[in-house]
Amino acid sequence: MGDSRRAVMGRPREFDIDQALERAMRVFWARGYEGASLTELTGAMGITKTSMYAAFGNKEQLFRKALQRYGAGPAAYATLALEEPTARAVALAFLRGAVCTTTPPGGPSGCLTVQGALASSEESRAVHDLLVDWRNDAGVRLEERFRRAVNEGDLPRNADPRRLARFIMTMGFGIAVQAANGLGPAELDEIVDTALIGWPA
Amino acid sequence: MGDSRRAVMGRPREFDIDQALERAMRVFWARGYEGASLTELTGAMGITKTSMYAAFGNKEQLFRKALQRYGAGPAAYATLALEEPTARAVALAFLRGAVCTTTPPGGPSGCLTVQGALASSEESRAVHDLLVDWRNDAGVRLEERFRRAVNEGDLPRNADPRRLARFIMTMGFGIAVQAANGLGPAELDEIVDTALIGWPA
DNA sequence: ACCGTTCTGCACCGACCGGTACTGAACTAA
DNA sequence: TTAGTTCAGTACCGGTCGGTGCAGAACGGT
Repeated sequence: MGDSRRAVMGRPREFDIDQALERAMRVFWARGYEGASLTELTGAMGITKTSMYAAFGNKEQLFRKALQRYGAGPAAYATLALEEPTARAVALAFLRGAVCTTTPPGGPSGCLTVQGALASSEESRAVHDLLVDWRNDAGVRLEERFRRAVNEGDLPRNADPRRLARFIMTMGFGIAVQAANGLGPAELDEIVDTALIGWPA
Repeated sequence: MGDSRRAVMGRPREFDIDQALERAMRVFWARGYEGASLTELTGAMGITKTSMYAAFGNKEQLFRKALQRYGAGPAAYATLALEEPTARAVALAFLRGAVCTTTPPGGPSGCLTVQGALASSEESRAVHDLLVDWRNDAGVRLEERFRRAVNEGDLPRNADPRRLARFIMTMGFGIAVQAANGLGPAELDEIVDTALIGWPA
């Protein structure tokens, strides 16, 4: 599990599993979970359906792996931002990271966790719920960081960490939609600046 | 076209076309364009596929009609808000309206135009683009309203109407995602208040 | 009565969906 | 060499997708 070293026996895999997962992630990113067909996925991965099923299990598990990769890669800003010294710096780093990730020069616009399955048919409810949890978790971690900021005196005593976290998350989601709408990084950064004007001293 | 009076000849339609469209709209709202199958749509509408095709043309045209109805009904707040006397009142009415519409007591959470087709497969690009235009139009109208507010002295001379409009739209989109995430109207209203703290005097 | 028109319901279309059985090929261990 | 194991490619599965052909029912006009 997660061992990049190949098992010793049997015919060796002829494709790079990391690269295949990266490409699958980009297809899910652009198309969403249901919009990404196995044909398009395996086509982008450069492998056959059989190989995909042998390596990843099924479409849903492939998506889960792709989501993991997304969290560790393009969406790592959400975790890294928490390490900024002040609450304001955290908020700014979070939103600037969102802008950066949702407007990659050569990749799909928007956020995988938002486009993935905002609305979905009944069969893929599992994936829908997975993404709801993913997004809510990010909010909770932000809230905890802001609570720490209040305790440290970095935020005013009367500031509401949960409220602030939800506000920043809302802006992050909105940025993802605006990026999908075609706005570029410069315009989105302006929006971020506007949003933080009223940030508590 | 749009005549609610029935044509005089031929067998009369046995269902209420307005009610059928309303129900189709709710299915699209909950499932998105691609996630809503004809089976579920016609099931909710209480008619057969044949009747749907005779009355609306095809799935895409049904969606277009449903989107029209959405704009005139649940999303009318976006237009009504423009009539508020001050820019701040416009922004507040817009966001409160978004909260209200995305958290209806008996209906689907979120915003039809956001969940409809944020990400989509290639075949439904037309619908995707339609929704992008719809969302951008809303932003442009808001921008024009704020520009008027600057001219009227309601907003400071140095305020940037486009930037403010984009900020409000971003909040609106974010609210839609948060509603789909399970947040209720009370929590979303708090977020709106937080967002408007820094609103230019 | 009869015709033209419009709506309904059923059965059906080809295409594509996610997923798999099966045949070999490519490898290690003995 | 042989057996055991794992991967690749083809061809296929049942099911569902959006969409239709067709027969008949329900109407107005004549």
